[in-house]
Amino acid sequence: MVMKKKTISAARPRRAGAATTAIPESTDSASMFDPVERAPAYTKVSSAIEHKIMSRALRGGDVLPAELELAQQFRVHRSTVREALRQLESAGLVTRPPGAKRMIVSRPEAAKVASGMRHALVLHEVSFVDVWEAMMVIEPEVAALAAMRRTQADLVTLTQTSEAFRDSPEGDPDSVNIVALFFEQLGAASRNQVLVLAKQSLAQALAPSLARMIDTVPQARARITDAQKRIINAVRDKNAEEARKWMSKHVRDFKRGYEVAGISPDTPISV
Amino acid sequence: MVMKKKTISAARPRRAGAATTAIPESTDSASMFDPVERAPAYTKVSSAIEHKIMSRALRGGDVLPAELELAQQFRVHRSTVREALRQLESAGLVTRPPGAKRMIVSRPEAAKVASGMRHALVLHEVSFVDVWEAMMVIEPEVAALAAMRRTQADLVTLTQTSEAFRDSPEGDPDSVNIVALFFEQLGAASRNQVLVLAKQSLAQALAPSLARMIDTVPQARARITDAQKRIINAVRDKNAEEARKWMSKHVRDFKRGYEVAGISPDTPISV
DNA sequence: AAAGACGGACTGTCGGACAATAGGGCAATT
DNA sequence: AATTGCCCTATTGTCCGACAGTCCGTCTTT
Repeated sequence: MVMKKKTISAARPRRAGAATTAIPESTDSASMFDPVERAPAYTKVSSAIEHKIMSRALRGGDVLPAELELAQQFRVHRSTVREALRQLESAGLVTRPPGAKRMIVSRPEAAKVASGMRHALVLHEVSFVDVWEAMMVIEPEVAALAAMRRTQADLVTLTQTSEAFRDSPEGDPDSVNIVALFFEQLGAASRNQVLVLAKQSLAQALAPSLARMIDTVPQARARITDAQKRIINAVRDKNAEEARKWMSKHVRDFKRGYEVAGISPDTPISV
Repeated sequence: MVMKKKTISAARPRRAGAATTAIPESTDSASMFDPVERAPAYTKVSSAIEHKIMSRALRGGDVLPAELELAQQFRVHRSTVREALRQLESAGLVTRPPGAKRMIVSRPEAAKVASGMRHALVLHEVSFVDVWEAMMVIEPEVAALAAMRRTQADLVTLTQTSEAFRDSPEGDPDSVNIVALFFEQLGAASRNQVLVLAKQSLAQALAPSLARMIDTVPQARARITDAQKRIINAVRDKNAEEARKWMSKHVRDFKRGYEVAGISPDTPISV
């Protein structure tokens, strides 16, 4: 009754490895052989599926075959498929709509990507100035683009958001989110997905410390409201140069705020 | 002999769900209840570990406990832990050094994050102009920063890379990588992690089509070599303004190249 | 001391099992 | 007709248990 495994597993393709004990990095002695390619099955499965998705053979919205069927197709155990699916899931390539059974193919949303970037920034102990510097590079240009391409609808949502911020109560922990939303909407108005993605990461990374800053510096709220208003006006007038200028001031103001709040520019951004 | 599971599983904490049949998205009728929190165990496990990592309770380089031990601590089965680990693995938060047993905590590397972003860009069918536009925003500023902060060592590597490109044979499929490397090194010289991360994504996304462009447009190689040389000179002289200007020209040239190669600016970037 | 042999600790993968749920269909009820 | 109850199947979430492959440190052997 115990032999079931022995025989089968001997015939089954196991690992490809032949393991050079300890894998010395040295390639100094004439390298005759390439390092043997060794990847766990779950990785192979996940990259096979990933490929299908990236090459658009599987398109967003398609439902993935059931785990068992995948397992049969790949000739691996269901657990192995599941591990592969978990990878794809955390990469945002597949998703399960809440309360649904099957996985569907999905495109990684901006928020997803941004959170990956935020992880990286936090763990690399990137300092506040670095993020700020990146904002100084990106935001003014985004504002300029937004000024050129905005629609009437953009203008409306921007205005609403700005007013929501102005009217948000003093210690409201949601204020930061509104500020972030303003930036996000401005990004949307720029009609450039790429910049939106990049911006969002920065906003996410900055949010926690920004919250502290706003709560610490009394005049912060007023200054932000004012800057937003001027930016909106520039965007309304399709005045790119003006939008760029005010956004530049606005971002520069953030740094001033940090200084006033006594937060060192070298503070690593945190969770 | 079959009851072993029944009893145990009844005592074990199962899903928390109570499933509102079909989950209507409507929140229009006065929402009295919050949606019941329903997350699979593997998710809870992975976010528990993720938290420990993000809060730096587990720091980069630490070895994670063995799967079995984790399973015992979380009181779940090893398979469940494994699924959680796969998520963290593809997020780049944990890694297994080739040929090592235990997982170690790691910081997501730039390449990792960039590839996530590339997925997103490709799947959102972002067009070439969008990426190009983002480059137009970022690269010149990076060049300027690099000019201000470069060290002697940066200068050396940049020069080497540029020469490597100049000397790379006509149809060498590696040429693009060298171009990308030049950008990457310039990013490194800017001493800003954040921008490096953003740049790398763009470079990755652009690489495939750039390769085609270089191979199609005869004068491309010469123009790139020339631009690189001028940028290096500006960086050498710590002349930020000049570096910005030439990088701007350089990137603009890419677009011209695409036009000459007959690639439409609206082509979605691809794998 | 170098070269093996040995055993324990882990991972990769598998087979198998069972509970819970989604989704559909069908009948009973209102 | 709309609602509700009930059953059935496909599929996921989780677990148990097992074993081969591999890493690594220790103990022999030469």
